[in-house]
Amino acid sequence: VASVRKIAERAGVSISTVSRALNNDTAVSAKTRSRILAIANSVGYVATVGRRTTNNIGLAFTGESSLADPFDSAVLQGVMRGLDEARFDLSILNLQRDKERDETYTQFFMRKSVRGVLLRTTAESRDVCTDIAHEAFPHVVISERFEEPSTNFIDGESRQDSERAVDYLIALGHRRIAFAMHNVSDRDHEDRFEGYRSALATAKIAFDSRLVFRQRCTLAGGATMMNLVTSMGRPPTAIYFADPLLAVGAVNRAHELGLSIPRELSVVGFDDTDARFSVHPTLTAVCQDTAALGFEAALWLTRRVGNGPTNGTLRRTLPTFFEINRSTAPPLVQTEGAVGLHESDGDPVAAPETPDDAATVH
Amino acid sequence: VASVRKIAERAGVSISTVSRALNNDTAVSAKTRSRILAIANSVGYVATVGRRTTNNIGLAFTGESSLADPFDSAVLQGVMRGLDEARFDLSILNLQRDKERDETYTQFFMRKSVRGVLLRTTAESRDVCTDIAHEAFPHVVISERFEEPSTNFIDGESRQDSERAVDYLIALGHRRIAFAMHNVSDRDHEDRFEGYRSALATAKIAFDSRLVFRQRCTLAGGATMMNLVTSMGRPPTAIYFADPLLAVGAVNRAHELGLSIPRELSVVGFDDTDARFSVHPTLTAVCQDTAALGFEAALWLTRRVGNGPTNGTLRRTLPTFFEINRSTAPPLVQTEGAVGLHESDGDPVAAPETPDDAATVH
DNA sequence: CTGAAAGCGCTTACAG
DNA sequence: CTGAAAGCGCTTACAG
Repeated sequence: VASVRKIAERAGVSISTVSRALNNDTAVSAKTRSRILAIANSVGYVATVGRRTTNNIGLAFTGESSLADPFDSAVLQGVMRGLDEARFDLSILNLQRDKERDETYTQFFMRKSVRGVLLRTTAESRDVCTDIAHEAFPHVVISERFEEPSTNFIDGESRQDSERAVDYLIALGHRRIAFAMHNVSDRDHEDRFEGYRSALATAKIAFDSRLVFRQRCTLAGGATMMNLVTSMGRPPTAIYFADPLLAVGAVNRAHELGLSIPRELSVVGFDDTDARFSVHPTLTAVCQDTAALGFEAALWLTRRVGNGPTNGTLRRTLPTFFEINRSTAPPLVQTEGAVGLHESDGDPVAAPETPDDAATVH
Repeated sequence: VASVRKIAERAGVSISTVSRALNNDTAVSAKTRSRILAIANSVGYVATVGRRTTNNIGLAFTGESSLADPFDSAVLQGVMRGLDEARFDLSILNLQRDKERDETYTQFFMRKSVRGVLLRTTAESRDVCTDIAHEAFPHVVISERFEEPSTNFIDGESRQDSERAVDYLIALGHRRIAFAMHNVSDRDHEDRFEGYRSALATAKIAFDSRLVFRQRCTLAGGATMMNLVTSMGRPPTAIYFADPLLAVGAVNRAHELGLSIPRELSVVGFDDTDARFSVHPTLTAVCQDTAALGFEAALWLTRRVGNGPTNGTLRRTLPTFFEINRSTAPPLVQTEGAVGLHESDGDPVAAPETPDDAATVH
C-alpha cells in the first residue's frame, strides 16, 4: 500500500517533505512539490482514517451542480451500481466551495480522502478536467469528449442517430423540419445539430436558419418554442428537439393550442431517461442510456484505482438508439418529392387561427 | 475536540479499551463496549484522516436504495443545499452491503467517518431507524414519522390537504370519487387515504371499497388504473391519485382512450416535485416541497453535530399545499346534491364504448 | 527549502 | 477482558 514513506523513497526526499507537499505547506519548492504529487498519484496514495485506508470515490461538478435534474439523477444511479462490486462509497464534493485557491486538484482530492473522482462538466469549465488529467489524478469525465489525450471520459454519441431521426422524418415526407436546442453552447446539442444538418444536406434540403431555435431547456422553453412555431407564416411540419424537457413542454403546449401531434406536427425528442413515455403521444426519440454512462465510468475508475499503478486511459463513446413511438407521422399536406403516403384515418383538424383559439377547455 | 483519550477519561478506562470498542474487537465486554460507544456519541467522536478531522455526513437507505426516482433526487438536492453552509460533504453509504453483522450502527458510521447520518427508510425497515436512535448516533430520518421519542425525523403532512382536495371535488359536484394508492403499505399513502375517507365522511358520501385501487407506482400502474376505471359499469367521475407517476400514467392513458380530462373525468394528483406541469392538462394536485425536507434535515443535522453535545430532538412535519390547475372540473352528469354548476363550453364528447375504441390516432 | 527528531492519535501484540 | 507499552503513519516545531 502507498504511504508517505514509499513516496519519500521514490522521490529521494524525507517523509517530512512528502507530508509538506501533500498538505500544501509553503515551505516546499514548486518543483519538488509537483514531483512528489506526481509520484503520489502514480502509487495511488490515499489518506488513512486512523490506521485504515479509505475507499471513497468522489463526484464533483466543475461548474454549477445539477444533481436535481433527471440526467444527473440517472448518472448517479449508474455510478452507485458501478461502485458496488468494489465496495466503494461515493463522496459528493464541492470543488468551488472547498478547494483552496493555491492548492492543486490532487491536494484537494487527497485532503478529501477520495481515491479517484468522477467529473461532470460544462463548456466553460472543461479546462478543470484537463488540469486534473495533467496532474494525473485518477478521474473520468462523464458525458463530455476531449481531444487532450490524458483526459479520461465516457460520453454518448448522438450525431449519428440524430441524422437517422431526421432521415426518418424526411422519409415520412417532411421537408420543413425545425430544430430546437439549448441556448448555451453544449457539445451534445452541437452533435445533434450536426446530425440534423447532415441529414438535410444528404436529402438536398436547403438549411434554413429560421427553423433553428435556441431555448432554455425547460418545460417553459418547450412551450415558448411551440408558440413561436405556430405563429410562423409557414410553420414546419416536424421538429427535432435536442432535449427532453423542451420536447415535453412543447407537446403539452401543443395540446393547449389544440394542435394534434402527430397529425398536424411531427415531433422527435431526445431522451436521457424515460421522459418519452411520460407524455401523450409517446415520443419518437433519440435515446441515451444515461445510467450506463455513470455505470461504466464508475466501474472503470474503481479498477483504475484498485490496480495501483496507472493502467491505460478511458476514451469511450456509447451509442445512442433511435426509438419510434407515436409522435411522428407523414405531414398533412404532401410536399414535393415525398417518400411516404399519408392515409388519413380521421377528420383532419384545421390548425387554429390564433394560438389561444383552442387553449381553454372549460 | 473528541479523541479516544477524552472518551477513555469519561468512561474510566484506558485508551486501548476505547479503541477496541470502536473497532469492534471481541475482547471487550458488551457492557463496557456500549458504555464507550454511548460516550463516543455524546462527545461527537469522529475518526481523523491523518491529523485532520473529517466533515462528512452520511446518507443511507435502510431498505432498497432509490436514488434514481424524482423524490429522492429532490431530497438529495435539498440535502446538498442544507450541508452547504457548514461545508459538509455527503457520503452515500450502503448499509446492507457494508455493515458487518456483529457491528453496531455507531461502529459502522464511525468506521465510515461520518459525523451524522440522513436516513431514508421503508415500512419494513423502520426499526433500523429506531435502533440507530437508541444508539444515540446523530441522525435524521427523512419522510417518515415515529412515535419512538428519540428518533429524529422530518416528514410532510398530506392528510389535511388530501381532505381539502377531495372536499374540492365534492364542491365541484362529484359524488363517485375514486382513490388510487401504492400497492404496498406506506405511511404517506395511508395519510392521503385517511384524508380521502374523512372528506367523504364529512360530506356523508358512503365509502365504497370498489373505488379504492392499489397499484404499483409507475406510469404503467397509472395506465392500468385508467383501463380499470373506464371498464367499470358505473365509473367514478373523479379520481385522487396519491402518487405522481400514477397520475401522469393515468392522464396519458386517458388521452389514448379518447377520454377528456377534466370534461369526462376529473383528476387530482400528488406531486413531490413538478410533475404536475409535465402533462396536459396540468394537474390539480396536493404538493409537497420535497427538497425542503432534505434541506431542513441536513441543516438540523449539521447543527446537531456541530455543537458537540446533544441538543434536543427533531420531530418536524412540513405542511403540503393544494394547487388547483386544469385537470379538475364539475362532472358532466350532475348528481344529486351537487354544489357546483357545470357550464359546458364545448360539445360534450361521449365516453368510448370500449377502451380501445379511440386509442389509435394513425 | 529541507531533514532529523519529537510528538500526536490511534492500534495492537504482550502480559496478566 | 483489560492496561501499559511498543509501534504505525503522519505532522510539525526546530535546526540549518
